[in-house]
Amino acid sequence: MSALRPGEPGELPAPDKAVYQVGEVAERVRLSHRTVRYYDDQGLLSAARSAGNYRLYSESDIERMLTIRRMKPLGFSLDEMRHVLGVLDRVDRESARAPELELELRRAIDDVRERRDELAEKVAGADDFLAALRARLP
DNA sequence: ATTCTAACA
DNA sequence: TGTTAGCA
Repeated sequence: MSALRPGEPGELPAPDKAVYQVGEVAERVRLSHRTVRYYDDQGLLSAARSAGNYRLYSESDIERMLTIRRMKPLGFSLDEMRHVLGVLDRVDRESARAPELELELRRAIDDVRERRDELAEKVAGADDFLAALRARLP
């Protein structure tokens, strides 16, 4: 839509070229543009910049944003997200063969599972509450 | 038209 | 997180 999007007309899909502006990314990952910029400023992503200083995101940046979006409802702080993303980066590059890396990955898995269980507890509590409210219906 | 930074009735 | 202002 933007006439200013760099390289829009006819540039072949280089696998991981940064071509998406913040608005398009926000739409695709369903976060506000404000939130995308905020995560960017906090160093959770490494967006490129256009000549006009516009943020430019690649396909892998979008995947990263989606990972962040998954951690968000689990209550990860930005620091915790940064850490997990770092672990995933290393795993994706050198695999989890190194023992300390494997340990980090296992810790992340345990962390997410614990948060998942806490959410499940809340859902169970909500179900109980719903039942109590419905019991008051005439 | 879209994004940028900075700041807060 | 939203929103606004003043630019580029």
